[in-house]
Amino acid sequence: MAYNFKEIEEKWQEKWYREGTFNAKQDFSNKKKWYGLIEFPYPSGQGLHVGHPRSYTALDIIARKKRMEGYNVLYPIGFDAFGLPAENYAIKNHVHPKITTENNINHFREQLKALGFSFDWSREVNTTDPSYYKWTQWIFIQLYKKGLAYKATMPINFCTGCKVGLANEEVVNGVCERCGSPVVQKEKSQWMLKITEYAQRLIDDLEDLDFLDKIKAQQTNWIGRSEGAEVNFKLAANGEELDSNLLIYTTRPDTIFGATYMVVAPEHEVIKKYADKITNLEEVNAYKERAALKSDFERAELNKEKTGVEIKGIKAINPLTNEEIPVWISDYVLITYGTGAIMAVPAHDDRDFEFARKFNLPVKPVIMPKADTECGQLQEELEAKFIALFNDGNNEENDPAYMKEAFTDVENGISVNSGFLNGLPSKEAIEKAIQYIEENKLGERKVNYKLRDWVFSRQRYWGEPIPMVYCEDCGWNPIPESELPLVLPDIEDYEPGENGESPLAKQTEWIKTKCPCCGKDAKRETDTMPQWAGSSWYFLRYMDAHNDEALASKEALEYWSPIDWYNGGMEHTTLHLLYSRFWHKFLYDIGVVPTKEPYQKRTSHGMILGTNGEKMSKSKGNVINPDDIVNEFGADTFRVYEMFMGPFDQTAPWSMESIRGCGKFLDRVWNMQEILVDGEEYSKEHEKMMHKAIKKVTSDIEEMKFNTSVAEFMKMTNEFYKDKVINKAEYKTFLQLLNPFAPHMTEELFSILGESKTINETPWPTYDEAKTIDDEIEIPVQLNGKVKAVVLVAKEASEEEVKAVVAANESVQKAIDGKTVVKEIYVKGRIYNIVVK
RNA sequence: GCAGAUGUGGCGGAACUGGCAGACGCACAGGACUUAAAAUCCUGCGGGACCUAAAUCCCGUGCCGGUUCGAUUCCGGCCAUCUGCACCA
Repeated sequence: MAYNFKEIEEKWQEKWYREGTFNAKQDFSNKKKWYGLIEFPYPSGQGLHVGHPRSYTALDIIARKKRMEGYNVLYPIGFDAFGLPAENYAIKNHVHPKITTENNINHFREQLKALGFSFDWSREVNTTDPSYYKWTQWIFIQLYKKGLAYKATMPINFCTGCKVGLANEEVVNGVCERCGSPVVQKEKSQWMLKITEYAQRLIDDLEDLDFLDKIKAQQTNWIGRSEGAEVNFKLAANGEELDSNLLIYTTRPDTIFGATYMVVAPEHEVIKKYADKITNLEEVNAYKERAALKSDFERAELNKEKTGVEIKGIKAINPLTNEEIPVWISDYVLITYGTGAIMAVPAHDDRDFEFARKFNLPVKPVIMPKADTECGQLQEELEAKFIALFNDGNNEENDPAYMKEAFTDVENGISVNSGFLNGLPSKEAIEKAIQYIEENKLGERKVNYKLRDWVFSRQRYWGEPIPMVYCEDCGWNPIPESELPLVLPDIEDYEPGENGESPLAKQTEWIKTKCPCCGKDAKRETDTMPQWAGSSWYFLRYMDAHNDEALASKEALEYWSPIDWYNGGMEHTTLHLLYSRFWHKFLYDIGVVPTKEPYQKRTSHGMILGTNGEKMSKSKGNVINPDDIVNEFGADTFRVYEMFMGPFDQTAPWSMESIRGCGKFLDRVWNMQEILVDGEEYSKEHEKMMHKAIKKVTSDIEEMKFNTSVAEFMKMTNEFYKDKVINKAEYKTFLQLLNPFAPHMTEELFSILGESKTINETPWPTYDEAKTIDDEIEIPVQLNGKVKAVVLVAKEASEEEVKAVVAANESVQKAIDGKTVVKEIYVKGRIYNIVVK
């Protein structure tokens, strides 16, 4: 018989949320605290996605278990409600984003409650609430005061049709998603945050954190530390030295003798500066314009054919060889990385090599591979041959010295044709080259990061206003903190302003203000903050959600920091996770928070795909609505299924058949009442199974192996049915273990059993290690690695005893009959392998 | 392109630290119950060889090769798929 999930689930949810059963204790008691965090949702119009509950259920299970283990648990929820979709909806339908957002949040809240999550709803936050974003703005002002927020001219995507700035997402194949007009890069003055100042600490401090290795690796790679040197190349025109140098960055200063040309990014200042010296300025400028149409992403695509133009009239001088070499402009060099200029060493860099071949530039090898001594090659011999072959830097394909590809191996290279570097292995040559460069004042050692500063301005309405004022006399200044929050004005026209301005630029009354310094007329900043802003510190607000004196009290911050466990999507690893770590470190530096890192542990969940194995999307028509699932199967089945569907950290396709199976399992759990007998202790025949199960489920939950926990529950259920009996003690333990997964039904059954306490008030079951160990174990017997028999031995049996049992085994005797036993291997308690000939 | 993952039956997946490959579930097939269906319960279920059954044997964890008594697991080289790439969140 199927149980009435609808009635039961509503009953318990009503009780939990009315009584605040799962609200964290306020008293900062001596109880151990545990703070679990999930990424708060963006309340989209489509409602909850089935992907949300995967993460929420996982941490809900852990939170419920932690409560039973005696922790004071904080498991909060809120809404990250600023963002583009609400604004686009407003433009289309003329509904204020505030209204859409409120409606969507109400819908989300109901959906989340219907799933029975043990969230502390008393601490709900909403990033669009002025009492919340007051502190987002406050943090921005502190960043500004410490010189970490600055204005810079950065390119934005600009639609030539709509005349507005676009998000990267709104640019599809180089054209505007809405009108199809070409999108170009347009320069605009924007607020930037100096995350690069924290690059090294963001790498170093990862070490002590319990993040998944792949998350650490992704963050480290994103920050992209590289060591090398900045080197000045002198410039000359018509044989005369120019007054300024071309500064380049290289990670391979040991290859400097092989630099045969230079490349500058299209935006590089040298073009403007020496425009009068450039003899093909028109051609160069035309190239610049073409490059402006491409995004960095398109430019960096290596499979695209390289393009470029030589800047004629200007030459660079290699500081080590004093040779004059040409200067090119090409978009494979990015203005945003390093110095925006490189020395090209085609013989030892794949990109330079490709470029040199295309434009027929000389390739001059200065590194040769280490001799393969195992093959008896002599280094001197190889070197002599190599120098003879490559000395001329020849470029003819029929020349025996013609290189087919760049040699880039830094581990196995030796410098040649490189003056004082000759004979040194690459690593040593790099060091020596840097030394030489520094001693001769040609440049300096330099560490570079791929990480770029954070573009913090958005030309949008639905975001936190940036609390800055511009005065003709005093420049930019923050508004006084006493005036926070700077409330986003109510407007009716959400269309972007002229030339990609924010919609706020049209609010002439709101813009007008007084300069906080001199009191003269001044103008407000009209750009707003990115959505990342509100989500960069929300976890702090949960600790003390209603404080209007500070973002949270010192006491609360001390008690709850750091977050013990943060689960979220892999897609947030490089942006949100890095941004929030950066803000947290800043807040630590100014004494606001007590820990230098916000999250002690970070895990990630896999995505849920549609039944066809593709990403769920409206256009593909494969979206599963959680409401339908809850209505048809109930929240408990939904939760159990999402935990059972596959390994938690991997993507998994949805299956309607499989969820039915989970519903069947819960029915069987419910119907175990029919085979229930009295019993204060586990029965003899089930004792071992109970202890083993407690052990397995306890460790599985900590390791997020929820799928095998559910399998364990199913196995137990099968066992009880097979024996046609379960006693009360066994049922109680079973329900306690299953409670975090299926909280409603297990609570109901617990009360049916006549328990006065609810499960969440009972302690987590414990096990006795001794009772989990089998007295007799099965040992597979292999013949040359293939199983031929299984023997049963006592768990403490010695090798001799096992050997005797194996030798006596009929199948084994048959298998080795007529063969010679070469060797016998016994791994205690695991395997017995006989090697025969 | 760069970065991070993944690859095991018809399907989702399991397998401790290198030790019985396929736990658990779904689907499917057969049976019981039923006037019937649904639900429920029981049994079988990687592929192949032998007429059938039992028994036995062979093959099998993306592909090729290596280390090992023994490899889904370790090493080298490929192939395929997925995710992110800085203004989607």
